[in-house]
Amino acid sequence: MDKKKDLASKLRTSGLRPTKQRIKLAEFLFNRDKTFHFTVENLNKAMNKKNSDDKIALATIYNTVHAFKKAGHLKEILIKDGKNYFDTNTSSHHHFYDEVNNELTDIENNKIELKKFPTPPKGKSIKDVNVVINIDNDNQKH
Amino acid sequence: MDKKKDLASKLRTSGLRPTKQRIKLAEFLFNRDKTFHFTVENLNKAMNKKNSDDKIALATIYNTVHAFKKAGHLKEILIKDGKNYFDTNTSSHHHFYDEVNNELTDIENNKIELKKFPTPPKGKSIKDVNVVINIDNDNQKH
DNA sequence: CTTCAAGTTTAGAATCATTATAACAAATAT
DNA sequence: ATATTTGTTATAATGATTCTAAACTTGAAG
Repeated sequence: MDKKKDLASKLRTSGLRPTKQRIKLAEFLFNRDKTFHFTVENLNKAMNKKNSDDKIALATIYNTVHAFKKAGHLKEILIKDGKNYFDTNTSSHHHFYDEVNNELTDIENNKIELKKFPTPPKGKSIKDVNVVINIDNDNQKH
Repeated sequence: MDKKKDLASKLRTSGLRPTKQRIKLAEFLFNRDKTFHFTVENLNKAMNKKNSDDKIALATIYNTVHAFKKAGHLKEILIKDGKNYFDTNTSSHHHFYDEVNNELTDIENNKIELKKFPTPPKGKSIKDVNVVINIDNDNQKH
């Protein structure tokens, strides 16, 4: 199977030993068509379903997610409610956040353009711009 | 002192009984020139310094901050690192986030304008747009 | 192939932030 | 005033994340 080899070298190039756990997680996260949003809790549930053998320890999931993030394979997204989402789409982009269903959707970078732009404080430069558009069901009272 | 009376009625109009604790917190938070950004931890430290009498229980600080938020006197801001900031500026506005010093700065709403705008998914409408500009020291390597 | 050092995984303990509990106190309405 | 409601408090409980130290893998070197 080539996919596994590819993942192994992807890991190796990032300075991560391709262990069973990392490969399993990488397969789950990166062998997809669409980008994928998840929380550690989600991921843990998905990987450790009832009767699956070779469960992965929660600590390992945390470690691995952080390692993947550090290596640039995942992006961290901070939304309301202190929920920590990760996104397999690491390119610069923005998000809809559906507060009703707690769901994130990507917005491609070119769908949003800033017309005006503030100057950053002295000695500082812009690293990254993050837009979150909070959405609600229609006919919702606020 | 008029200020205290004002605060008391501000609280009352929000459906909040003006208790000692709420008034003390409101004084600290709202009797300021500039807008103020804080975390619950910050606020707790500030209110419960070493030898001050009448300390306020941590639970009360949480309760009060949430009550103030519900009443529209505080805005919650979610930034990197799972840090929960609150902002005494409740008008719609955006933020610089200085990752080096963990500091938030307001950006007035009119300093940022979106040129392009994605259409929200069917059945959904935009509630709120949130821009966070992450800043870094100049000459930082990424 | 074995061996070994360095890097990983693991279960469980520890920590941190936040929320729940339930007894007590203060604030309003009658 | 007194009763009823609401708020405060210390402490316990929860939930998410990180730490720890022991056991296990991996890749490199003989």
